[in-house]
Amino acid sequence: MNDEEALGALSSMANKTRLAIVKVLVRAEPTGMTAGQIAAQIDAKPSLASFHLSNLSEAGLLTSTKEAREITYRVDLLGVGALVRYLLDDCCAGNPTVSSCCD
Amino acid sequence: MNDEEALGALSSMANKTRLAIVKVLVRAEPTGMTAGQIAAQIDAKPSLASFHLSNLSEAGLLTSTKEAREITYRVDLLGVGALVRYLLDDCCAGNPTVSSCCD
DNA sequence: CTTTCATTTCAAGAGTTATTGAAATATATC
DNA sequence: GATATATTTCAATAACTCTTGAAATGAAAG
Repeated sequence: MNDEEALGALSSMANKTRLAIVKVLVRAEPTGMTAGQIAAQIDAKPSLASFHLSNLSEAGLLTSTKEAREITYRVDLLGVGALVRYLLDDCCAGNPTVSSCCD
Repeated sequence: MNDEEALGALSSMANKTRLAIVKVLVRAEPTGMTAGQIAAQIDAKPSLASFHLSNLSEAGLLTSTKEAREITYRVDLLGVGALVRYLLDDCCAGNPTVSSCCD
């Protein structure tokens, strides 16, 4: 993950609604949830949930699969991991004090 | 770190200029850099650097000490670590796939 | 083939954040 | 004290992001 991708992922997570979506989807692993279930769970209108789901997907933090008229979203666990790794390695140059948070 | 603090830290890092400041300061550890040095290094006007330095400080990502008319900024390594830990533990509930980025 | 359902797309407006240059503050030097 | 230096603060504006509701898309069910 390069700086630009990291900025995209950070910007995406830096929003209350989207952070809530990620949290909900992590806990819905490995099944995922449909757009409608997500919207209901975070108490957002469908169009707003859709806007935020697109944003997270573009940032590489979600994947989706379409089945008939439902779209199931899952968190991209490796995508989130890549962001964490970027913070540890690229941003913080492997600094041991920062990395000690992993212990 | 709670959700609100995490959102503050994520929002702060989710900006090109501020991410550049954090990267520069990590590499200037443990000495730190003055506001002017930081502004020069990231090629920003003093008032703009000051704006972003305040933002990072409020988000708990920097510390500063004033000596005469210079202000030296340092990255708050534990603050950044707390954000990483929030992502691993609170956001991602300790999910092993995400956490494997620490190995 | 019409209706219903799940979802997205779009346009408008509201709200927030970033950038600029000028002025203010505070300290050091002449 | 006057001047220079480091930095912040402020006000204006530009740029971007979020929210809303309405319309569009597309698939299933009657």
